[in-house]
Amino acid sequence: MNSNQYLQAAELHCERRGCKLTALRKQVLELVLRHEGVVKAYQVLADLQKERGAAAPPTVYRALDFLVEQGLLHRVDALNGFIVCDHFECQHESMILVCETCGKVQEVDVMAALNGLRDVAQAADFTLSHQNLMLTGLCKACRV
Amino acid sequence: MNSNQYLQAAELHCERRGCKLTALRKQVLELVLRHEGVVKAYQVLADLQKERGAAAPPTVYRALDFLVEQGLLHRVDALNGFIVCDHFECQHESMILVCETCGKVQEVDVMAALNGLRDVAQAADFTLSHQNLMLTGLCKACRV
DNA sequence: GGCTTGATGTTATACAGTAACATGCGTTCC
DNA sequence: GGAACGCATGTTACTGTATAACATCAAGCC
Ligand SMILES: [Zn+2]
Ligand SMILES: [Zn+2]
Ligand SMILES: [Zn+2]
Ligand SMILES: [Zn+2]
Repeated sequence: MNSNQYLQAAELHCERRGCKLTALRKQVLELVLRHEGVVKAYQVLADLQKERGAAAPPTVYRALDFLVEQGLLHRVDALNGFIVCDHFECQHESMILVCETCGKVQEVDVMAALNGLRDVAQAADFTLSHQNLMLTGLCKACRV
Repeated sequence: MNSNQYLQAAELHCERRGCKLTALRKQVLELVLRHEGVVKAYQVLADLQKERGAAAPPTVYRALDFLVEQGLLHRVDALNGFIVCDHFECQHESMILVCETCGKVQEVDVMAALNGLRDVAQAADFTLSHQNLMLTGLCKACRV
């Protein structure tokens, strides 16, 4: 799926969810798509300013929040950043793997494997909600 | 284990690891212990200032970093905060459960249950390192 | 037109974290 | 004792992250 296809699918996705992928939101999403891996809000802000002159933090944060809400992006807490989700259509629980060495990020589906954790949480009287985990480790290239 | 016992055990723990729980570090740890659940760096800073007048962010951050390194605290990325670990003696991988409603935090051991995730990661050519997960959900009281 | 609603613009500020350099203070070595 | 070292702490200043609060705008409805 290339960038244009993605944007089109994203637009449809939002409509189906009863909200609009406005021009601004689309532009922000596009800026995020241009990067590999994790992108930071202020990076997006800088890019946006290059394209449309004035722009302040709230503009970017609002758009990013919207995109996360729609499932188009995931927030990566540990890095204060965001990554694109390329399977936003399906309900999914994923594990976001961040390489400690090179910083590369990948997302893998993990619905089933989470059941073990759910059981443990339940045993502690705690009901896990929907999760997108962020875990660190070493990618193939960096493992040696 | 009460606060004093904890501090004493922490001191011993540091010594065994070849470093010192200095007066300052101990004081910071004590301030964190006073709170229930997640504490933020600037909250600790404010508390510290009440007790010893002047104090700047680096003072607190250095102490917190040290305590995390020694395993006495865990950092909670999603909340920019810290929690006390009350079983710092043993090598452990834990799951930190944060209630979405009341904010209460608990830590449960989860070594075994992580194996499922390890397998999935490995299938994606990714080697998970030691984890302390932070997951959200609902605690018993808030579940209704 | 007048009204409502949601998106965006604008300003200012709060919160989080770190770089860089100065100071103090025990330990070691002579 | 005194020089030299290593580490913890103090201090200043700054960068980076995020939000509050209020103003404006545009589309849809009556
Ligand atoms: Zn996803
Ligand atoms: Zn790597
Ligand atoms: Zn722990
Ligand atoms: Zn709760």
